[in-house]
Amino acid sequence: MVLFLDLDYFFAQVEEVEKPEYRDRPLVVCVYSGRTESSGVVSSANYVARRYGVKAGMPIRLAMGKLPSDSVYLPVRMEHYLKVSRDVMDIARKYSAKMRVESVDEAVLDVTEVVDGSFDKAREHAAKLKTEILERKSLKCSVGVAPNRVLAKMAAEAAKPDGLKVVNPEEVGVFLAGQPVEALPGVGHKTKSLLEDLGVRTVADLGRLDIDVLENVFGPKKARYVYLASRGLFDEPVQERGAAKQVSRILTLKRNTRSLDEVEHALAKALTQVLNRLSSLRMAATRLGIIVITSEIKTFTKQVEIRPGSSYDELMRLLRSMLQQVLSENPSLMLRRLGVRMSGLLSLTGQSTLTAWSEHES
DNA sequence: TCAATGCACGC
DNA sequence: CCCTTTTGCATTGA
Repeated sequence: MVLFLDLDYFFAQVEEVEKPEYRDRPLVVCVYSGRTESSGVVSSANYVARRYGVKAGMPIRLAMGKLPSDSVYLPVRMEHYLKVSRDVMDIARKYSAKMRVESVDEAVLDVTEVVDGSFDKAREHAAKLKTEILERKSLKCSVGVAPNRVLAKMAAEAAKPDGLKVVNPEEVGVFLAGQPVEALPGVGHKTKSLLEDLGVRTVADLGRLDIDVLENVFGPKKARYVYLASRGLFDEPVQERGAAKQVSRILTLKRNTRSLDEVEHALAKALTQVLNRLSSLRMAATRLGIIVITSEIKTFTKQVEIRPGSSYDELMRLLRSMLQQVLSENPSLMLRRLGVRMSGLLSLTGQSTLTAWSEHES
């Protein structure tokens, strides 16, 4: 049995809690790209802003067009939200030792043993968790309880905002049947559209499809997933998140360009940030990659094998070379955003010196 | 086995 | 379309 915890409109709610005077006004937390005064996207919006049709992922300028003039626009304070998130996760951890932090605002807990397999006890357990988060951090959240992770996430979604929904085994069929396919975790825009081509709009429609049909369209893994999930049967144990496998940073350029000189600074900045992150994780990388996003929002990537511990100058040299390649292979592309990724990460364990360290794959 | 791409997902 | 950012997983093609 799984309990899924989802903090409501998290970033915007954190801002509301700290600035109560904003609480009844439309509030949006924005990722400013720095291109122009108001370019960027909405990261999180409170429910007042949502009533005007504003939601996460929307360009800030579009949101500004929809919202009244007394609305509040705040820049993301990621480090701060991470701190608040850690506090909440520490509370949640007391409700089951089997827990996985899914993201900054989500966690999954296997509560089977804690509640003795009883869905009634699980409801009380979840209610206590909600109360404790509200009392200690003044934050509202939504919680779903169900026989597996997929159903629990959907239950939490259905409970929003500030809700608690238990879907016990007898209710699974009814709970799933009426939902649109995109309510299934893992079904986004593309998958929804492909399913529509198959005449599938609801989870119930999906539940009538043969797995062979799904395999032809989606490949074996995803086919198996949607096949089982649509029947409420996709189940996997709740496992703690492992060590990071990659670290990346992407920056938006002031203006589109093809000039290496003009983007050198951005590349250096992204690399420095990635290296700092790696260092704080006490990890090293065996691959270095560049991420190019064009004026047409198309993405190109390149990567090369590196010696872990390569110098900054060496890494910059490789990045320039990869960028040069992308540009020459695509003579007409204009750079809009530029990023650096390091992967094939190794945990640096023990006391390392410049010349000798011990490491193992993570 | 690796490089590149695509999809999803969070806010 | 006015368009951020980060990570993980899967697929595909060499």
